[in-house]
Amino acid sequence: MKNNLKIARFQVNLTQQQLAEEVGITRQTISLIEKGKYNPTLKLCLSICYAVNKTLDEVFWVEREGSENEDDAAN
Amino acid sequence: MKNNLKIARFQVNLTQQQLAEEVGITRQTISLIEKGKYNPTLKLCLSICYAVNKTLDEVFWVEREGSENEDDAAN
DNA sequence: ACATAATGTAATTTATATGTTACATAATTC
DNA sequence: GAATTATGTAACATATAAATTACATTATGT
Repeated sequence: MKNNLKIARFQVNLTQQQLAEEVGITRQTISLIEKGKYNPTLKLCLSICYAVNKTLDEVFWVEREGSENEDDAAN
Repeated sequence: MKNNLKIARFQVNLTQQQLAEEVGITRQTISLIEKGKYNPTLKLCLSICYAVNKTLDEVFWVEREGSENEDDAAN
């Protein structure tokens, strides 16, 4: 469950604590999401996106893993 | 919790049942998500996106409600 | 070295997403 | 108008997101 939250958070210059307060959740939840340790709800993802001024795709999109052919790395 | 899942599902010509099977969840969950009755997890959103061949933004993005000034509609 | 701030993480609890079973309605199709 | 298919929903059970509390580690600053 990789994501770009940490980078996005740095770009708006917020600590985990500050972001958590803006979003209305705890710092621990932010930490766990950044570490990819779990699986936030859509509503939370959206709240986070608003706080870091990015879209869902920018922060949380990941290509499907199981499938083989992507268009960036290998070829 | 509005979204475009129903439209996206029609575009790939799947029933709720078929989509649910592809994603590995129940038809009821698809139904509830389409009706905006709740708040799926990110992993489920991604699985759905893969199944309907769209991105998170295309299916699940909604502008923040509470705030007024965006940069598309008003001015 | 000692504060302090920022972060990682674990245990326990609570809220809620999701599964299961079941029944209802609307639209097809016979 | 009786099957069948697609969908909406409700009650209850289970899995897990998220809160809470707590403690550890890693900067950063003095």
